[in-house]
Amino acid sequence: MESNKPKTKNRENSCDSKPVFFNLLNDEQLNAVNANRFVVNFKAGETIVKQSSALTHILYIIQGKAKILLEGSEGQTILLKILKQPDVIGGPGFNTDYRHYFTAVALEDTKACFVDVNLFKRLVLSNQPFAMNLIAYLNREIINLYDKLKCLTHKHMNGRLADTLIYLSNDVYQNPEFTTKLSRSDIANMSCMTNESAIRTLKDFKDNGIIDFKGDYFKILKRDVLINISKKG
Amino acid sequence: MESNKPKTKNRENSCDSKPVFFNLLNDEQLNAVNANRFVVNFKAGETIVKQSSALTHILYIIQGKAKILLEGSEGQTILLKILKQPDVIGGPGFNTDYRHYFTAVALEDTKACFVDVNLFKRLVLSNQPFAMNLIAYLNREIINLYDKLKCLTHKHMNGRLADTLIYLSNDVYQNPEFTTKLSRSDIANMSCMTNESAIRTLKDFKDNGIIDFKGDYFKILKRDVLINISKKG
DNA sequence: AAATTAATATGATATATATCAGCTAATACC
DNA sequence: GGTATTAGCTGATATATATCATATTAATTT
Repeated sequence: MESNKPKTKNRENSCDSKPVFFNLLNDEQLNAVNANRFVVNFKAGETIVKQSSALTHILYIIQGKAKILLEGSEGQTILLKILKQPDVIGGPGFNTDYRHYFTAVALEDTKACFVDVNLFKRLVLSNQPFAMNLIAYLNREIINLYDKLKCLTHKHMNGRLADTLIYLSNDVYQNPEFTTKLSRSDIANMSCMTNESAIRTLKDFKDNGIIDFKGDYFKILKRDVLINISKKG
Repeated sequence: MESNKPKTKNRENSCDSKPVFFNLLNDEQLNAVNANRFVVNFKAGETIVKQSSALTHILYIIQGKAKILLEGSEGQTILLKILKQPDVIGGPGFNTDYRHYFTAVALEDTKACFVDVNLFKRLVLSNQPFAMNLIAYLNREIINLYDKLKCLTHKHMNGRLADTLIYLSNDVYQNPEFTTKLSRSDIANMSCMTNESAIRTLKDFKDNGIIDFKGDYFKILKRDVLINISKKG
């Protein structure tokens, strides 16, 4: 596998959830992975894995970014998170019914490495630290979902959009200013509100000098105010 | 450990998430658990574990029921689920920061068996099926949380309350009629709405002949209608 | 049994947010 | 290069749900 430096994650109330599985393999196991793995290039907008389809491989992102979408039965979608190197696209189908429980779409041109899920399972069974690391990773996922549940049920639009902006700036782009391929409607889906509401709330933040944006360029001007809005709901 | 028959779970879009860890132990491991474990009796309303406190034991419910609550910073609570034998009260603090990420409160008089978390960790490390089972369990938890997220963000009050009633009848009491120690405000917290809204929506269902209730007694009259309300949102 | 408290219920009102409609700017296509 | 199409934006309106106030009933306590 490619290099795999764990990154620090500053998001409020959530601990670092980067998976470092592949760091824990011994030479033999690493060779098995390298013999088995293959790399696929996705263009921006292409679907990497589709919800409900069979989970046959665990993916490791080498380059680019992927949107993780929860699709509802009526066409609604929640944009759960954005993954990038060294994140793993696996999902809760592993070791259950081996189906994908989310759709992953390339946000930009993205390179991902496919590892057969049966090999991955063998690694879990044969390598205790690998298994323990996976358990820790799943638990951190659960913690993040608890936070997301609280956020969505207890916070109003301002708070939810503030959370999204903080997440993008802190975790995804790691910069107070960033140019993104996310559309307004992606930002709305991340914050669980309509398109129009997201646009209106963004404009409101801009009018109040909290952020600036033009097209796909965004800049966090008053991070502390944004954090405060997030806290107040 | 006590007997541990897996139960079938009929809930929409969610697979059986009963943990069957302790079935997978060999004699030696079972002896270690039995030598280490101790049983505590909780009266209805007593706190079993408190959010943010140290996770020192994994609990196995022998008798009774426990409400699992996510507490927000501003006093808001989400009632996530209700656990009963043979459910395990562990939580995502295991193998991460060893803190509790929810509060568990005895809904009725409840008996739980405490297993030291270090012993539990040793079991995970020394017993592959046990570890794989834990991973499957965590993934099912994640699947349930995905469903919960979709439910809360895409469904209106009718749909959310219908989900709660179906859950209580199918999973918790396994009977179309039941007497519960859950208050109206518990039901509201399960459905993520205010007290008043829960009461109003319950009355609405009653007026339409979908359910009947009086005090703490509930009866599902038209399960199919309820399921339809849940689907429509 | 009376008195206090808490839980449940109901109505009136406020508010957050979605929906609908129209409009502008940017991008894709012929 | 001009037209078509999509994404972004704005305003008016509708609706779901929370909030507040106030009964009513049930559960405790005295």
